[in-house]
Amino acid sequence: MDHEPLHRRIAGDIERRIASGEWQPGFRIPTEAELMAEYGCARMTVSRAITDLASRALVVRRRRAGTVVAHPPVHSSALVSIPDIQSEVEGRGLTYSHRLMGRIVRPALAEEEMGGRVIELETLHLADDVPFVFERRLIALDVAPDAETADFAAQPPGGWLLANMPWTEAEHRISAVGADRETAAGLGLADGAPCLRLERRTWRDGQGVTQASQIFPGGAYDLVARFSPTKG
Amino acid sequence: MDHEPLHRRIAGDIERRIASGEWQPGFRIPTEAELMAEYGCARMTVSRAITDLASRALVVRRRRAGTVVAHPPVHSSALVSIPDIQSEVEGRGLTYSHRLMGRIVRPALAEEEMGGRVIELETLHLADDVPFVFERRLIALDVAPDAETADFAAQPPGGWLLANMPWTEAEHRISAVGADRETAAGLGLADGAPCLRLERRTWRDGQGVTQASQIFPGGAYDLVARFSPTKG
DNA sequence: GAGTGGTCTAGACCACAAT
DNA sequence: TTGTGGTCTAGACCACTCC
Repeated sequence: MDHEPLHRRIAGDIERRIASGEWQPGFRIPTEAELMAEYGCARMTVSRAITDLASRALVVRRRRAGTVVAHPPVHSSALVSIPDIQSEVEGRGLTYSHRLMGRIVRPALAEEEMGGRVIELETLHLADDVPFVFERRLIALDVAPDAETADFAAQPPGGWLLANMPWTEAEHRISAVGADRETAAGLGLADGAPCLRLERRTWRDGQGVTQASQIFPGGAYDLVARFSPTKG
Repeated sequence: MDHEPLHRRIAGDIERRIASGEWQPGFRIPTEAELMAEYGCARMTVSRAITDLASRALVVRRRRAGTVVAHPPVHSSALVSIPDIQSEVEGRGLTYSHRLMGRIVRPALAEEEMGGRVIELETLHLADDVPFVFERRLIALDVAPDAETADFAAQPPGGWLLANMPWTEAEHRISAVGADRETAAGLGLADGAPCLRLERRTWRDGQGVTQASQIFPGGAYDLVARFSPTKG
């Protein structure tokens, strides 16, 4: 039953000793030559295992000095799953629908950094006809001129952009806000009810494509991050 | 000036064609044999380049079917910086302090999955003496018996755990809540004010070590995620 | 100078999946 | 069946950096 590649076994062995605390941060792990001898394999195989660990920042390699166990990150980071609303709703076995609540075309403000003209859209996303997310979105018409004639009542802006304007960079901000009047009305909440706000900006080759602010009722949604150093 | 390794150059060339849109999602990129010929190098060099792209989920490799450009992350994920409070405060040039507001030792509830006994701590974190975060935390005494005698008035529980109980797995949940009475009092907010709640659970070798619920005033904090597929 | 990792070669055999 | 990636070998030379 030994189908595990040798380089994974080597990486796993080292990882386990780090996770168990046997090899503390700063500890110098065996050299590649020593590991070759220990496992009876070629140097590339050892090197591949250590390259994998280094790419996950578990170890730091330095010529001449050898490879040492990395110090744990002060600001630890974690992989957070940022949901695509439609997939999320359908993944829960519910029916997705949406309503376009507002649409205007206007000059972009300088601080928006979206070029000359933008289209501003307000969309309500529903799960089984229950309001779920209220979204305000800007799309830069300089970058995505087709957005001006796209039918966002038929296809939600997020889906349209995914199909027509793949991004190369994105930034997400997550914060808590009280629902403003319009949002509260759309989502059927009391004014000021706690909501999770997910702001997303994307760029394509350095040019701003879109900015979206998505508001979830606080009780309705969780963002989950799971991080395991042993699994990358 | 050409000190760039060949495998990076190959990976970079492919990456650029993906980022530019020249190679769309689903496009089958040249086989390893074709890339060997194109770059006049050994197969391992090509393979290393593609392995790197695959590890960043830019492409998907399948035997026989070849390597294709990955579909954009529908459930895109992003590296979110999960703050260590003390570092965060000090990083802003402010003075960090904390107050232990509550401490009890009690049997764990079954649904807490924390073994037999836990210590429950309430800590207020301050920046320049202004309340910043209210934290409720459980620590499993089966796993971390020393926590029962540790002086959490001197060292905040997060720092103590970092030094004494490195974790191997962690899960974060982010949600929005209205401040309850105790939290509102601690943070100097109105009852029900929108707050960002960061819940963190960690495990060590499969055993629950700690659970923390950290409440930030909604206006005081943002979690920022920046993601660039071209930079990993 | 010498020890360490960084890269690369020119093969080889195997595993898997599409046909 | 066969084309593709997955892994591995046994070397080689180079680059960096600590001594």
